[in-house]
Amino acid sequence: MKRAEKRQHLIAVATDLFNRFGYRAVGIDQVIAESGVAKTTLYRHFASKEDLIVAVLEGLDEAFRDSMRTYVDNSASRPADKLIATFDFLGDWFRDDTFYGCPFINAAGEYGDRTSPVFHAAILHKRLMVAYFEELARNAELADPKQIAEEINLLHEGAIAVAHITGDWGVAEKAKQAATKLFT
Amino acid sequence: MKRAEKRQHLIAVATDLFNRFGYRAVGIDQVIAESGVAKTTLYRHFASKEDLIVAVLEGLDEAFRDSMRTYVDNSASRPADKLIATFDFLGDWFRDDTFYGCPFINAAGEYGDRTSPVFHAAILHKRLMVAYFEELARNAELADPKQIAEEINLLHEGAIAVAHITGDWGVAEKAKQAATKLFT
DNA sequence: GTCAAAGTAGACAGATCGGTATCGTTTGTC
DNA sequence: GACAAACGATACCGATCTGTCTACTTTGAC
Repeated sequence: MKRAEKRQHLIAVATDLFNRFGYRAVGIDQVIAESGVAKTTLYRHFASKEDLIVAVLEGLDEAFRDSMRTYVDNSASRPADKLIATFDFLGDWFRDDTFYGCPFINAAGEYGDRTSPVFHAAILHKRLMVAYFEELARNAELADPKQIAEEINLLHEGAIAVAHITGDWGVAEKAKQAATKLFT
Repeated sequence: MKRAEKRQHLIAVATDLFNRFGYRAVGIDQVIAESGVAKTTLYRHFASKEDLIVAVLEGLDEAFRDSMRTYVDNSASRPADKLIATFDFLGDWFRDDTFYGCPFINAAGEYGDRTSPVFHAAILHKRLMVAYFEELARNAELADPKQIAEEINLLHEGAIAVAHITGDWGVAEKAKQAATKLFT
């Protein structure tokens, strides 16, 4: 395994553990035990645990937005439909057994200091999500794309929270219905 | 201070610390230092840290629902307006400097095991919130009060998450507008 | 005023935390 | 094939964690 692969492997293992059990609940020792890597190696790749968490969040942000984009592009062609298709992506995510709520919300809850790099990674992700919704609304040539993006985002965040707590994955479809009522 | 007051004091101090810094991040030693109580005393009132957390969440649940109820009753008389007034309550909450996101979402994020008493307290709170919304919708004699309650709840949860991450307290008003578009 | 219940103070246990140091071994690159 | 960089294994550091124990003092109810 090359250096870059080892780094990616560490991030993958840490991502799984952090999501399942929480960021503070999982220790560095657990991460290295699960990934079969020496502690020295981990600290050669990441300066600190916080650094590792930020890398995990950055990786999640990229992966999440990428896969949502390809999902949406493959399941709808008309711009207005793409906006609605984002809720189907949510439904798939909820039903995936790696869903333990939004990793960014959870991270922000644990590292409540708004100046922390962890919190900042969460802020950035959410901002990019709204920007994506706005891009879709703009392509659909809807009036006031900014407002629509924010309302879509509200329903997304609500659906994620409700799905996490109640375990009712069908909330994605309910949010989708609410969205259609708002924009069509 | 009588025994019951001491217990309430401990819960109040723990509530503040847990919300500000996170549940795992705050140690028992911090709670007793801040509350000026001996460790023995804390453990006479609560069997474990988890027990204390559950007591904190139960207290928050009751306080939150009570104050929302009185706020709503005082700021609107027509049943349909009460449903909308819940978003004004959210706005007040966001602007309060004790707002660090939803304590129940945060707790569920840290204690991800769905069988944990902590997670269960979060589930219960969210269920009671939806029940309250449904009661309001029923009083307003709206069609399908259950669905309306769920949609209101989606917007609430979304607004809480967005407010927490972005710090944009105005999201309460945006959620309110979206709600009026949905039901009027 | 008595007396049990509840409080204080703090040492202590055993585990775990994030992070560093040492040192011998493996690996990718030129 | 040489050589530096990376890795593995592990001991170790000081701090902190939840929770217990002992011994003494305060307090509230009758």
